[in-house]
Amino acid sequence: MVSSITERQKELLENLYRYIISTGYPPTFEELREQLNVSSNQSVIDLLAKLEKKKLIKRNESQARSITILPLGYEVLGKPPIAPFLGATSAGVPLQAIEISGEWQILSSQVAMLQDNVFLLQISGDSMINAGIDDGDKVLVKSQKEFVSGDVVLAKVGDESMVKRFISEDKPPYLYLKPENPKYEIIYFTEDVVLEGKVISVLKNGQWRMIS
Amino acid sequence: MVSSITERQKELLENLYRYIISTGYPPTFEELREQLNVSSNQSVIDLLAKLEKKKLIKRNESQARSITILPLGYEVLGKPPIAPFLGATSAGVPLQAIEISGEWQILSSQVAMLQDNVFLLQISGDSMINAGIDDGDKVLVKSQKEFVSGDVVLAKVGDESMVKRFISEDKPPYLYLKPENPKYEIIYFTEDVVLEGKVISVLKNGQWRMIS
DNA sequence: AATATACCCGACTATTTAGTCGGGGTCAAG
DNA sequence: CTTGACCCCGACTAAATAGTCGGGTATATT
Repeated sequence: MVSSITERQKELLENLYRYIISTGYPPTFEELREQLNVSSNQSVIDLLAKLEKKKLIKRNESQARSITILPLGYEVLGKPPIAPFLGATSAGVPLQAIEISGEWQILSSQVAMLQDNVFLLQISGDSMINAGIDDGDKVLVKSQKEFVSGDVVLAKVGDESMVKRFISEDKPPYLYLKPENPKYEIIYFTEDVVLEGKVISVLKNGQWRMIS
Repeated sequence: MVSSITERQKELLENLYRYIISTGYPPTFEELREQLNVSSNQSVIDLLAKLEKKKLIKRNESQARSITILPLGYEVLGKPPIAPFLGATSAGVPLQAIEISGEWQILSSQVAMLQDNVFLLQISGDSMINAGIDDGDKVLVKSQKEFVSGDVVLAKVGDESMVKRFISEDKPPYLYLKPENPKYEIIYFTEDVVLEGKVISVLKNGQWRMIS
């Protein structure tokens, strides 16, 4: 049962979410005050108190920038609770303590949206082995519109999706996609080539590595 | 190329990471000072300055709790950059602006570790339909050891992994797993049953919903 | 011997940030 | 027409937090 929430309270919650997602840490009352376009920080405090009473957020008294969004808050927003969620686990007294054991069973899954613009997918093929991205690795892809030469990108060429290195030069052929494996060929830009996003990070053997 | 980092600097970085992951927001200098067991906050400032020079973290001057870990920092830690990463994108001037278009191509992927104890997997079967978890949905599972009655859990029964509701009562049969679909049967606890983790959230139609 | 680097100390100040007080206006429900 | 919920105002105080200053020690390098 999702608790009722007023328009204004939802506005505040959405502003809070946006701030955290875009900066990596929560805002001050003052910053929220500006975004809500009110002139007193007391107004913000009042609204926050209501969200807290409804268990959508949690504050730590007299600590700067310590507002966190609780699971219920993410539910109202319809957003994944991944980022700050781990910190915001609402306390629950365990009735029972049970040992867990064994290895994780690998189940099948498809590409998944993790945040607004971030996707997780699995690499198939060996066209990027020289960049340390191998068949079966998982990569984190961020959907974006601007790219720099050298970015590893997820590209759609016709109907096919692929991961290549994007190169932009000031002489012909100007723009092309370079596989990091000599056995594959360069793909030049035509109207069939669209860049979907940038590969941010690779998961291999349980370790994440950044893509420069 | 991972920049060289001293033991002490790595200690600081690890403390920073732990704090952010467990609270949802960055620590103050004072809190880091305590964790590093030094008596002057200047010591912390010095170390932070070095991490910042090496582009492992980023600070915002004169803002409380505004330290974020940069991609390079996550690489040194070997941790996924999911949570605070989106906020900590290091600036990069775009050489080229290219429109992206089209829908996301669905590629195949397997279960993936997102954080230390958080996994993403896809549900197969209809045993939880009454709990709003359907075949093909993706769920976020947190590996943990303590559960409360009513939790939706990922359980391993013999060789098989399944998602059920965990029930603990003070009268026989005490402990059992209850499918949220009357067409399946209750599973009583034996030594073959181990609980792997708790289902935190479900992804359905691009929207995340919390599991109570 | 001189220089640099990494790490640290303690007292202090400046600024940011949370919190308090005592109100007001509107709107819908009883 | 009173009550309560919701949202808001402005001036203020208290506390948390970042930042500054002027040092020190040890270790390795030139």
